[in-house]
Amino acid sequence: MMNNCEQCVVKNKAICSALDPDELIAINRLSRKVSIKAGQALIWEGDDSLIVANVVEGAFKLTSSLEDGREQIIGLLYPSDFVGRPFGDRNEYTVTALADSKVCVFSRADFDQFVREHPDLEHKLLQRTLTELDRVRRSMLLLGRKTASERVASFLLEMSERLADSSCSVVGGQLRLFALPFGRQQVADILGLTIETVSRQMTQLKKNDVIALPDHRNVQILDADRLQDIADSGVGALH
Amino acid sequence: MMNNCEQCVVKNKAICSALDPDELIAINRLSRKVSIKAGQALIWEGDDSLIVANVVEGAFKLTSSLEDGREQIIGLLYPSDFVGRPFGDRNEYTVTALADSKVCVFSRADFDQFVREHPDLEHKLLQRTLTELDRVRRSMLLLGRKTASERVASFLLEMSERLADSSCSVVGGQLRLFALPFGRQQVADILGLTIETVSRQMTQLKKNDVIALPDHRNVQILDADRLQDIADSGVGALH
DNA sequence: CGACTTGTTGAGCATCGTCAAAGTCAGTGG
DNA sequence: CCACTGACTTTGACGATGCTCAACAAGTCG
Repeated sequence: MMNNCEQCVVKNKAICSALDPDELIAINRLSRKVSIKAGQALIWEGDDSLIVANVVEGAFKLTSSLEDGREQIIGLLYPSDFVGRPFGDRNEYTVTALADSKVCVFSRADFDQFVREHPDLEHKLLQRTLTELDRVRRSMLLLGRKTASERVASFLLEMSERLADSSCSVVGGQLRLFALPFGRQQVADILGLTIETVSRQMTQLKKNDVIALPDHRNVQILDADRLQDIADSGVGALH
Repeated sequence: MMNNCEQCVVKNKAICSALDPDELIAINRLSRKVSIKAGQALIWEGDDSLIVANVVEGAFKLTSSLEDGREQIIGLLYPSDFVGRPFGDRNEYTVTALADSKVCVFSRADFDQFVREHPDLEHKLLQRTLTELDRVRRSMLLLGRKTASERVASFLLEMSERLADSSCSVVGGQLRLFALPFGRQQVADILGLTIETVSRQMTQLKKNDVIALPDHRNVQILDADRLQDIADSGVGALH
């Protein structure tokens, strides 16, 4: 199925924004729009890298697993994000849809060649990769050195910031009330904890009036400063 | 001090290998060779990104810390590796020399501009960044989900592979006997453990004849298969 | 030979994971 | 409208893993 970049909802945010109209027509010919159902995998850990894509709609998780089923979420992808491993022959992790999603798929060979011919596109890709590397490295500190309460507090702050970008009712770049786009199990897989530990930390934060939990999915930040203190070094300890 | 790329020991491995002689002369004008003593920092977490560099000699660690002193090693840099944050205004982590080192430094502004004018160089930089992203993501699984013995076993295998690249006496891409380039504290900071736990896991592996420890710095792998099993899922449990 | 740095070992304890049970909620069909 | 179902979450009891603190061993350098 042929794609139409002109009408694409992510044309201004995805790496394609580096291209002019002529180039868009050219890359258009290389792309296919594909729908993925929630829970379905787009790429499997260990497979050859045959495709890359842009996320158009929905959300994906990047995961890596151990043989006995332990799973770590290694990254999250939202509309306009880039998926896959260009310029390499192996996918190092699994990509799974968290919701019904649409992606704009390219064969990796086609894409690699097209990128090499369009330096502005390659530059966008480099910028994204550098930013992602910074983000991933920050989470290494969280996974390697933070306690459970520090992890949960950090996570809530990061979510409130990330969701603020795509919203309006913000206070200082943070949302005070927001809906988590994940269940507890996925939060646990992001933070390297168990579902029970995540749950206990959330109720702990609630008991201390740092947050409120209107229901399982929604979070309201009551004391952002305190939450920040807890995220950084666990000061302002809980009872 | 002016540099001379022609004589540079890493000219074939660093990103500069993308450049032809004319271009080398041009980038040469932008660079300074700087010596760094062991323990000295080249870049501080949180500082503005004013410089980038190539490692010419020695080794560096990338770290991120919490206020109370907990530290996580987020990456390691060896000769020919690239240091710093191009196309961004903030350094997200500290870079410290592990040994007396030499780097080839550029002002970030100069470097950014030069890269944009030389797509082959930008391509090399992208490839490096993508490879580093894969490596960092693999370590997220280790930090988030692996037990202490799995972490130590994974680490020993990775070191034996990495050191095999720069050596000769290899068996199937792995070194059987090698010298760790770090002390126990740094191993702990890489693995997100304490020094005591690392020490205990090493003696445990020794008692089970999986490895031998001629002295504190040297490691000999006696049973690579068993070590691999332990690294992956802790099967072949120890006593 | 001390003083110092680095690594090892041990005892006790806190944190977080495991296992099990009960509670909440949305959806379905009578 | 309500009872039933199944998925998800919370809570509790318990235990293991890994951390803290402390002592000791082994080098290393003056």
